[in-house]
Formats: sequence, C-alpha cells, structure tokens
Amino acid sequence: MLKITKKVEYALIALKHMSHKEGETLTSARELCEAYSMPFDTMAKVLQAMNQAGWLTSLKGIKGGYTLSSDLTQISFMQLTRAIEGQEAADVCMGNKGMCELHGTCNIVTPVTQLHKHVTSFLENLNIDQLLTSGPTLPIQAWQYEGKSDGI
Amino acid sequence: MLKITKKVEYALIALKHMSHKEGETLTSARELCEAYSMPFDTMAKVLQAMNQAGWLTSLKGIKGGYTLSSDLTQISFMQLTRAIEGQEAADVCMGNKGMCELHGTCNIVTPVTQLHKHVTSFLENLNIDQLLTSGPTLPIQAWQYEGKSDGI
DNA sequence: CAAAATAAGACAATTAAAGCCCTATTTAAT
DNA sequence: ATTAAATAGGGCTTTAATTGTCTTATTTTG
Repeated sequence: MLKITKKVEYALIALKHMSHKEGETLTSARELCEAYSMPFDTMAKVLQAMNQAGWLTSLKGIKGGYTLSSDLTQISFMQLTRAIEGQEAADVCMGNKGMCELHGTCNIVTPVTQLHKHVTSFLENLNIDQLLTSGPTLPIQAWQYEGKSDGI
Repeated sequence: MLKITKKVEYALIALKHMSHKEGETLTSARELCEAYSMPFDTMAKVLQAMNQAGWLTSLKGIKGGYTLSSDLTQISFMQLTRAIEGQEAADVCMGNKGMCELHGTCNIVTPVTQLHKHVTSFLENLNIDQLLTSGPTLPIQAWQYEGKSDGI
C-alpha cells in the first residue's frame, strides 16, 4: 500500500548501519553493499543523494567514505523519500504523476487528494530515529475535510 | 506515497457515481466510461471485481447493468483495494512482493513492516463513505513497536 | 434474431523502477 | 610518479508491474 522503493530501503539500511558506528568511523558504499548484498552502483547513488541533502559528510579518495552528520530525529520519512526519489515522485499517488488526465470529469479528485495529504503529513512527522528504533509515536490524525464534493 | 492504482480510482469513481443514483436505476460500464472518459474494458473488469466481492448486483443482457447493493460505510478502503488488486498487491510495500530477497541481511525489515502495517490498519478502518463524503474521521493510531531491532 | 449488456481469458503496450556501464576526480600508500 | 580504492555523476538497458486492448462466450430484451 505504501510505496517504499528499493532506493529508500537502501537508504534506511545505510542510515541504520551508520548510526550504529562509533563517531569517526567512515562507511563506504562497498562496505554497505557487501554487508547487505545490495547492488553497488545503486547504493552509491543513494549515498550521494543523502550527501547532497546534507545528512552525510563524504570523504573522497582511497580510505574515503561517508559519516553521518545529522541527528536521525531531524530527518523525516518524507524528507528522506523526497531527497531520494524527488519531490514529484514522493508527493503523488502512484500512476498519477502530476495531474491525472481525467481531471475535469473525475468525481473523486478531492477525496483522494485529501487522503493522500493526510497520510503524507503523518510521514512528514515521522522521523527516521522513531522509525528505526522506537517506532512512530505520533498518531495519524483524524481528517474531516468537509467535502465540497466534486462533480456528480 | 500512497499507491492508489487507476483501477482503484475507477472503482471509487464508479461507487460514487452509483451512490448518487436513485434506488433501482442500473448503471452500465458504458455509461460510466463515457461519463468519465475511462477505457471500457478496464472499467468493466473493475465492476466485475466489485460484483464478485458482493458489493454490486449485476444484471446481464441488454438493459443490464449494475446496482449498488452495499452500504458504502461497510466497505473499507483496504477491502476495496484487495478486491481489485488482490491480497498480495494490497498488503505489501511496492517492490517487495512477498518477501524481499535481502531478508537475512536486511537490518530494517521489522520497522518497515511495522510502518506498513500501521498505515494499512488505518486504511482498514477507513470506509468508502467516509472517504467520499465526510473524509476519514479516525486518526492513524500512534505506534509503539518496542523494537526488537533486527540485526546491526 | 439482433443488439447490447455482463463475464472472462489472453495478450500487447506503456511506464516506472532498478540495475549496470563508463568515465572523471580525489587521495592515501607504495 | 604510479597505483589502488574511494566518491561523483551521466546515460543506457533490463525488468517488472500496470494498464489497456482484443477476442469470445453468454445472457436477455425487443
């Protein structure tokens, strides 16, 4: 139901792995992909994305690698997927990149959009530390969108 | 973020359309696909699935069609997607049909599974009437999974 | 008997995700 | 200096899931 891509999965695996390391130790893409049998190139791209998001510090050259430079409580699940899949992919229901073609005729845009926003805002408030250690502690809020029913 | 397929979208459109009709009126696949510019065959399949789920009554032959035979408050969003996409597709994070290959090595199975179950259970309690008219009134519950962190 | 509907299987097209290849650049060690 | 191993990143291929199409059978009203 929830669209969690492999890349986001790899990101979570990497973050968890790195968060269990002592302060200064570097983690390389190779170390990760060997430890968890993931494809090297894909893992590398994911680490680059997290580096660009500012959550990691990278060191080039032999003996290089990444260190976690952020507190996992400061990264939300939505921020993570946006950093890795891009805004559009993260903010939209599957199959409906941007606006759906039906639009004018569709009688359910509003409710579906609302539902999507509802779940999304829950994930916006769910931080990676919660997710990986204690589990989410925030409820998904009740919604009450007082439709304005569209069409029919 | 939420994986809502076209077929589920079409189902919602159809249910909303039918719920706004007076008691006995039949609705045909053609009527629907013309009204909302959807592909006929796909719409037909969706109606068949809902019929098999027992939510519609079908009448064959010319002058045939479907009537809504259930109360929309009695159908949950998860039931709907299960009826249309199948149990497996509905109950699993994208890309991870059944069990993910990493499994043994993966250090995040538990949290991700829990998150998925959490959102899923919210959708299990969200009924189609709520969704289409008043919006969901139940909160997504807090979760507290007390990890049992897997691996690393 | 014809027309229009449901019923359903099989297949084709489309699209998004995932993986792979290649090249450039950086840096430590020999 | 050269080499080895790391990050950085562009582009392309493969794969898999979804979506849509085609076809045939059956039902039923006029």
